[in-house]
Amino acid sequence: MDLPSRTLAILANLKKEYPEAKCSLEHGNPLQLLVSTILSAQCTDERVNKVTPGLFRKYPDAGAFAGARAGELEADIRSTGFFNNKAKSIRGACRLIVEKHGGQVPDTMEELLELPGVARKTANVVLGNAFGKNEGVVVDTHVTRLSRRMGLTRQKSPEKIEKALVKLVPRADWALFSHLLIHHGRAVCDARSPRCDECRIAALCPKTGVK
DNA sequence: ATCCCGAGGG
DNA sequence: CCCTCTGGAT
Repeated sequence: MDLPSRTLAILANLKKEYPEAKCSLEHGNPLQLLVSTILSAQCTDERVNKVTPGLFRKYPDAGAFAGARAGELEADIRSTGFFNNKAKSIRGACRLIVEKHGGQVPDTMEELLELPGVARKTANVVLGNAFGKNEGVVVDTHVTRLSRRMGLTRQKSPEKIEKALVKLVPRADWALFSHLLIHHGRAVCDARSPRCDECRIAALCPKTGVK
């Protein structure tokens, strides 16, 4: 089976395997999704989900985050790690959202990428999950690892991986595809110990021994 | 010691 | 391409 066919087969099987796949970082609220996604860098979603309820009560809108006192936002998100970078990103992004976008998270790739701390990964998550747009494939650590393990691409940089995957998957499924890969990565094909014996798509995986 | 649903800077 | 930023779980 050639690569495009195999990729479509993987997608079809993942759809069947995880019919109700929901990212725990998903929100209807674009700002909360944006902040959650920034917090998720090098951090499990369990820990993100532990701080976000209180965080969104304390900072209900972009203005509140933008006006957070020095050190206070940092302390509020400390447990998610990289808190200095993340606080700077959240504050800076929310300032621009208030000043340029009237307090509403923008819904275009170009405008999202202008926000400090937002690159393609975060922008794709917001566009796909908050605004229902298929602007691209979300490339996070799971997608990176799985696309390598499954032999979908040997590229290493996120941009090249996204370009490769975008060519293999129909545009209508871009957001869903990355979503399913991430779900599968967390469920059975994780970094430490991939449980290939429990994997329903093992037959579609080259298992080249690549880690 | 290694990894976690990244981004920015050199 | 590389490096740094950070706490928490395993």
